[in-house]
Amino acid sequence: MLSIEQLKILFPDWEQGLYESVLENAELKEANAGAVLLKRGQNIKSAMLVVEGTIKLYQEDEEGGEYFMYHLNPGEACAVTLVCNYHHEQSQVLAKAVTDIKFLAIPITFMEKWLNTYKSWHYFVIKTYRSRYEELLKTIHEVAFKNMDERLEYYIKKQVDQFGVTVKLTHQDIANDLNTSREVISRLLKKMEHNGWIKMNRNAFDWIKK
Amino acid sequence: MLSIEQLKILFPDWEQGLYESVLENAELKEANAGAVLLKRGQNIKSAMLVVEGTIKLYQEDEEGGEYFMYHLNPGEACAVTLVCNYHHEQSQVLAKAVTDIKFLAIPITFMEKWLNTYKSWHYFVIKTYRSRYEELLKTIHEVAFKNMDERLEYYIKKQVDQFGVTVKLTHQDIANDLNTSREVISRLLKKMEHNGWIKMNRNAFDWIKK
DNA sequence: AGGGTGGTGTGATAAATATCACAGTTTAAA
DNA sequence: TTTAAACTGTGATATTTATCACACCACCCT
Repeated sequence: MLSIEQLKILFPDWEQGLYESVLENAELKEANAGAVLLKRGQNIKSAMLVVEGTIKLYQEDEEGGEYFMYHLNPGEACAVTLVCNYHHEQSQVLAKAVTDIKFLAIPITFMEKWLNTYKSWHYFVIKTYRSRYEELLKTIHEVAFKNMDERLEYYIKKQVDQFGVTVKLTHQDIANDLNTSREVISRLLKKMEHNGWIKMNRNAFDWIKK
Repeated sequence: MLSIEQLKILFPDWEQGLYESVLENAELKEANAGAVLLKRGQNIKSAMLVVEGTIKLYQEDEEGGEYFMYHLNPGEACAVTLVCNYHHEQSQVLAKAVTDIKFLAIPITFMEKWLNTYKSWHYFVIKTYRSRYEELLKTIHEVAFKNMDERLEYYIKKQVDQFGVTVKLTHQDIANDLNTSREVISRLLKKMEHNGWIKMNRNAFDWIKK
């Protein structure tokens, strides 16, 4: 398990009692890069707080399509799993580990309790929803208004923000995340290379622009 | 101003003190159908709680495009205006009155105060974010995975849920809300009519399917 | 070294959507 | 009643994206 000191670094604004309650009731879990942590329609039995590594959140189609929405990093929580009412606890999203990860799994029975007990938990939940809400707005902005070339650029920038200028993804990976086909991505990347925005390698490329 | 009794009907789960604080500090405002209540980039100076009528929330493009996301009805609040931290209070959305409306405008200075004072306000904020978050997920699902014909059907169903089977919108209205062109909507509606899903009139049509 | 696999490049074509042009039709206003 | 404005229908065409087909190349495996 984690120490209180580690928790305090990850979640600096919590109350003392909340740290203790987390240590007491949460389970520290691990998963390997690539693992699916949550699927569309799956029942949510615990909240997920990221401790180590990065998670990618997707909107998932009935027919297997995926659309990447945002990353979750240490100190952040998966908004959908922070259910406050036990009724409709079906996941609307797909969550995948990008790297090897560690996360705290907190049984949802504590959600209601903590909302009543810890102000800092309340704030944490609100902050989480608010920031994820904003990410979703950005995603809608992209997908509702932009063509694939601009969406690809936006996607790469998010990737670069997370992992640096060397993007270690195949064209197929990117195509899956943007719900399009590899050929489209290949051609657009080629165009970016011609424009001097990227330098391509096998299985990866470097973002140069700006 | 409203009476406490009216407030209790609209927001049944609040604490007594919250009702009083709202009556004391909120301003009851009105707007006509079609009025723009909030624009992209606009500074948010007050939270909006719907009292009467219906508001439509849009994602707005820099170049004037719009994409309809969801309706707000009496008893509901605009999530984006429930800012808890005063820093980045720029609106990401466009809000329009669909009907004549009344709403409570609450200066954002009270947000922080009420979060500290009223548990029911805390719950209200979380509930608001949660339900809007889910609406956004549905919107992403439509726009990322569906073709225009399915998106149009989904759009009409939302309209029908709000205002009944007679849809009083021009093709241009719908095209604006779905960020496409009137011709596309006209042709798709024609197809729906052939399929017996709708019965078309001028400036309106009836939803028949199912 | 040879062969398989996965990643990439690219033409050809199809499908979905956007855009332009214009005609017809209903409604509202003069 | 005439006229203008708004709404609708529809062809033609352009653009964007999806799909199919296949060639090539780098790397790993034995």
